[in-house]
Order: sequence, then C-alpha cells, then structure tokens
Amino acid sequence: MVRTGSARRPDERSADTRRALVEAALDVLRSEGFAGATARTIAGRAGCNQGLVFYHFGSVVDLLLAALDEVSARRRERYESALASVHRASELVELAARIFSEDLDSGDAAVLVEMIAGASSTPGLGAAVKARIDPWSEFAASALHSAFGDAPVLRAVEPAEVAHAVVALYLGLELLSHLDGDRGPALAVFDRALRLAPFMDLLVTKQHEELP
Amino acid sequence: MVRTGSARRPDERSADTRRALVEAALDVLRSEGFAGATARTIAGRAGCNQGLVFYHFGSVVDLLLAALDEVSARRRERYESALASVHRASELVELAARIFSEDLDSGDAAVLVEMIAGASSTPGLGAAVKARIDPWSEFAASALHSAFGDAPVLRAVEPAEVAHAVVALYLGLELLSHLDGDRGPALAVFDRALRLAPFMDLLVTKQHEELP
DNA sequence: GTCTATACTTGGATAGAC
DNA sequence: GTCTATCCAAGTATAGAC
Repeated sequence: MVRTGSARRPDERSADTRRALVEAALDVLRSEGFAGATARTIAGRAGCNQGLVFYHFGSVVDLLLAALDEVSARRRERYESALASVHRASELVELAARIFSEDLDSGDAAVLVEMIAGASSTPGLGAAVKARIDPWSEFAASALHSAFGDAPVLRAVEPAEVAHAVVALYLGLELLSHLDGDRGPALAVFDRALRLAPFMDLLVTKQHEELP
Repeated sequence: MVRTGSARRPDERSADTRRALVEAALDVLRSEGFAGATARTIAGRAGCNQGLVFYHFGSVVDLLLAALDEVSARRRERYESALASVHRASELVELAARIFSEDLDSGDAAVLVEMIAGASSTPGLGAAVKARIDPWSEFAASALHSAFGDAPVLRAVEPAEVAHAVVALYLGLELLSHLDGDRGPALAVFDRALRLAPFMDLLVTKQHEELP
C-alpha cells in the first residue's frame, strides 16, 4: 500500500493498492514460489493489510492470475517490438536467446513456471493458467513462420511442434537455473544457439534437402 | 497404513507405514502438486494418522525428499538396464524417447517438476533437491558420451551442455503436458526425435564436418 | 469505497497414550 | 517402538469500522 494514500482520490488509492499487491505477488512468486505465495506474505511485502488481497482480488489465486496477466502484458510488449526487426532465421534465434536470458534475469520465466507447476493444487487454476500460456506458443509458432517462411525444414518439422519444444526448453531451463542458482548452463545453451544461428539461414535458403 | 498391523512385527509395521506414506506422498505430488502436499492430505491418502508423517520422517519436506529418492531409485534401475542395450546414437535417441514418455505416463516426471518448482518455498530444500537431480544430468552426459563416442559433433557442442538442454526439455515438456492434460504434443516431439534418429548415426560416422 | 480487526479453517508439530 | 489426541501457528475470508 502506497503511503501517499489520504492525499489521493479514492479510485487512485485503490489503483495504487492493487498495483502494489500485484508487484508484491510477482516478487513473492519469484522468491518463495507458488507454495509460499500466501495472502499474508504478499500483503506483508506490499506493506498493507492481508485482508486487502480479498477485497481487491477476491482470493489469493485471483491475485496470482492478475500478476500473471501483468507479466504477460510486459512480455507481449517487449517481444512484439523486438520481433518487428526480425527478417532472417538467424535473427529470430538471436532474438529468442536474448529474450530468454532477459526473462531469466527478470524472474518473469520463474513466475510462469511457478504458476504452471502450482496450478495442480487448485481446481480450475490449470485451465486459467493454460489460457494465459497458450498465446505464447502460438506467438512462437507465428514467429517461426515469419522467419522461416515456407522453407523445406518447416515441411520436415511442424512449426507448432518446434514452437512447443522451444517453449518447453525455455521453461525447463528456468527450472534448472532457479534450482542451481546459476544461469550459466542456460546461457551456454543460448550462446550455442547464437553460434548455430548462421546455419539456420542456410537451411532456409537451400531448397529441397535430403531431410525426411 | 497397512491394516495387517497387529499381526506383524513392530519393525515390519514401521516399514509398512513408511512405504504407505512414501507412495501416498508420490501420489499427492502427482495429483495435487507441491503446494497440495500437506501432512494431512498425504496421511489421508495413506490411510493413517497425520502425526505419523512427523514420527517417521520428521517433517513434511523430509517425507517428500524420501519420495523423491524412491522415484530416483526406480528411474536409475530402469534407465541403466535399458542403457545396456544401447550402442548407436540412434538407439540412444529411441531409448530417451521411450523413457520420457514412460515417465510422463507414470507421473515420475511430474514428481521431479513439482519438487524443483516447490523447492523455492522452503529454505534449504533447493540444495537437497539439486543433489538428487544432478546425477541425472551426469547420467545423460555419460549416456551421450557412450553413444556418440568422440564424434566431431561432440567437439562442436559440449556433451554436458547437450545433456543440460535435454533434461530441461524433458522437464519443460512435462510442465506443458500436465497443464494441457494432453501428452500429445510431447509425444509428437519424441516421435520427431525417433524419425530423426537415423541421421544421428550419420553425424557420428561422418568425420570432420563443416560445423563450427 | 477502502481498509482493519476479528472469526474461522487448515496445517505443522508434539506430549503423552498404548 | 508405534501411534493418536491435542496444541499452536498460519492461512483464508469477512463483518464491520472509518
């Protein structure tokens, strides 16, 4: 809760509190995980009474979903502006590697992972989280399409399939990085992708290869 | 708690109860996730008093770690016997694909993911889980070595790096499958790996390629 | 409309019964 | 040695104060 309270209009106060709770929820999801994301812990970090979680969001999971929406909005903005300058396959790989490492550092990836893994504990939460994750697989698929066009590689491997695998790799690397407290191995994978990127362009240009 | 109780020796009863609690813990981790794995829920599913969790294991997390050990033991046994019959790179890919889909079905993969994601919520748990996950990355790396030998591809990409990425992919595919309630996309990725497997052997045989 | 103090529920842990 | 009844802390949610 922002202490500028009484000097502001009621709806501004409300918006301030909501914002503070959402940011605190993200912070707690990052550092304590889904299991540690309780109304008391989140409100404590936001500097406000725990009852406000229920007044403003109805329940803890609804606050967590609002937090997930916030992360999704930020990511969408960042991804889309970055994708505009991508025209070749190698550039897409470079963009993906950069964005993945950013999400690892910011903790956005951790928020996604915690919400997905935590979803099993609350009936109905799975569907709500899925609805918020699906757009990213679709986004990845369309990015693949715009970068690889209708190159023969994309006839050998389904774009949706590659997108699924890439998203899975992204989430898995976050899981391991968080556990190790070390982004090194994940960054090494990104770095490897960067060095292999030029060969992607070859795959797109060279038509009719000997792939199955 | 097994109801054959009074007919058995005390240490057998104790072992029965411990086993029942470990199996129940695995079951709850699979269906309710880490956040839903409470002493009461687990003991309820084991059919015994919740206090027994603390008598036999000291705390809930220690029971969960015992459950993780159980899964690790089962997996080690299965993996190692299967790996014995692997001599070519393509066979390793086939083995990995089969084992991954088995772990997805059995819920073993879900247990790993929930424990990793849940680790952030309890101080010290991260290190304990890491110690139990690390062997699998090493195992994957040594399997890669035995299948690919010192082929040039493994000089272009570090084996430990590939192993890390493969484990990450494995965990990520589980996260998404569980969320979707649909193993289809993950199985499609495995299937794709199977169809690309023959080409792996080519990479091993053909020496000194034009890779960076 | 916004927030706090309080009620109620669930969970972790143990003292003591068997 | 094995287990249960009970205790206290932490969690969710709301009635009512401002």
